[in-house]
Amino acid sequence: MIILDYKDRRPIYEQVVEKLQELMICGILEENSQLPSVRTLATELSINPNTIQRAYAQLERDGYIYSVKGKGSFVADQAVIIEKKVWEIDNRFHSVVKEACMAGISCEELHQKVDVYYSEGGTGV
Amino acid sequence: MIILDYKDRRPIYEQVVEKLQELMICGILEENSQLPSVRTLATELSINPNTIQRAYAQLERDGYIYSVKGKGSFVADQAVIIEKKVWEIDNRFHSVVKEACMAGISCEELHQKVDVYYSEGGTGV
Amino acid sequence: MIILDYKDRRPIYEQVVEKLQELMICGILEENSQLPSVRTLATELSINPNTIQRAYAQLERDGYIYSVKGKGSFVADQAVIIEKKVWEIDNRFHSVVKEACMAGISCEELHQKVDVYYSEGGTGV
Amino acid sequence: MIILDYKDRRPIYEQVVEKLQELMICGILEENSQLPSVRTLATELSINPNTIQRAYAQLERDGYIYSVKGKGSFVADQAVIIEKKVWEIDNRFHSVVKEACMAGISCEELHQKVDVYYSEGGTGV
DNA sequence: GTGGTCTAGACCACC
DNA sequence: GTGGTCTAGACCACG
Repeated sequence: MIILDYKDRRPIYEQVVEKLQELMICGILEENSQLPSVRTLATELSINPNTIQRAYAQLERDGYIYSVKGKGSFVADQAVIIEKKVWEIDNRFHSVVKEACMAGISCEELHQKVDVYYSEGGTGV
Repeated sequence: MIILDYKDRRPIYEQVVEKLQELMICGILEENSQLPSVRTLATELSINPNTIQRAYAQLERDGYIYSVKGKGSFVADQAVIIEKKVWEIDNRFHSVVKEACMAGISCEELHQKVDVYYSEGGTGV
Repeated sequence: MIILDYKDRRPIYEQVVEKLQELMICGILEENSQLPSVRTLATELSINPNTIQRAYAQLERDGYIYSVKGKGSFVADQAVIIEKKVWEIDNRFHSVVKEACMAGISCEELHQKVDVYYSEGGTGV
Repeated sequence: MIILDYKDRRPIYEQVVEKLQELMICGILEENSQLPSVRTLATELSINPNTIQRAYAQLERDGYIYSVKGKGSFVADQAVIIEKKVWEIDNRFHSVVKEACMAGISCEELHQKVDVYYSEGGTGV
């Protein structure tokens, strides 16, 4: 389900974090369901378990998952997940709109872009 | 004019690049005007000249400035600068709208955000 | 495999870039194969790691290689490499033919030169 | 007659050298005719006389002009000039054809390019 | 004086 | 171990 891009400049653990977040937001990973173990996912992606460990740690730190010692890692409540993601998106949206304003892009143009890009939906990459 | 954030995880030279781009887009640094010399800006920010040199190199590579050995570095034509920035903003806008869509944020909500954030203009950080 | 010419006025890092490009085009460095590490190549050529780092950075910027922190640097897809090189050669070819025309060299002469120089192939310098 | 491009990365004196070479090859500057004095050309182009001095020195070193103390600088015999230019072009042609061969460009393709680019003649930049 | 390159040595993030 | 960033100090080419 997760495909790593070694040509991507970003660190592997960050790619893993992002992919898992997407799966949680889309609902493919349901709330309170168990995530694959660190070692399982590591061998599945043929990468170092340390890398997965780090990804899980960051996800837990950010509230996307919770770990139970001796049992495993589980997806947090979707409400929490969505809330976090929305907050992060809102920040980026704020930032990019502000910069667009400074760069002289008109407000109407942005509204048009919203419609165009939104209609593309989640299609493609 | 430029304030560095050492807590920021991004490299110093990248922060310098970004700040200078902003100053050029806002028109504070006018086209074909001379930038501070590598050494001057380095001492002003209390960092190593090499770091500034790297920032200037990247800005030149990306077409924001042009450097002449023995003379100094100069701001490129603003048309070019704006064009590059608009392209970059459009990319980010596309990406964030797509993710907003996936996260279940409605199109109307985005339109509202555009109006709100746009009206804030270039004020503050 | 790489020999530096210190009498050459061009910077060291540029010579390294050019040599590596040649090795990639000739197929001696195969696509997706790992390049020598920054430190290894630096000690091998008895130059500073920073200089190699700079060469690698430029190669990555131009799409010839991709680097992964903690793993190493790798040769990009050969299709991409060839495409870039062909474009660069075409530019130089255009320029030199134009100048030859201005200098009074006849078109027939150029055709003869093409045959002669082409038949020499990739032999020696 | 000479227009300098400060956005060009090459040093000014090199641009001056190249422009003067062109004027001599095209015959606009006739053989044995006198070149403008260092100071005259410097003020005309509003640059430092040192820069012109350097350009003239290189042209003399390469045999394009000869200087007579107390009289000025003069254009060399056009036969000599053409010969030098042809030699330089031949070198570049050799180099680019060799690289084209290594990059897998076919001999026929090069012949086609010769015809196309040659027919463009000295038009445009 | 300017930008550009190189060296030497250090530290960080990542795997 | 890897690539990437930063510092300190030197030298060169250019104007």
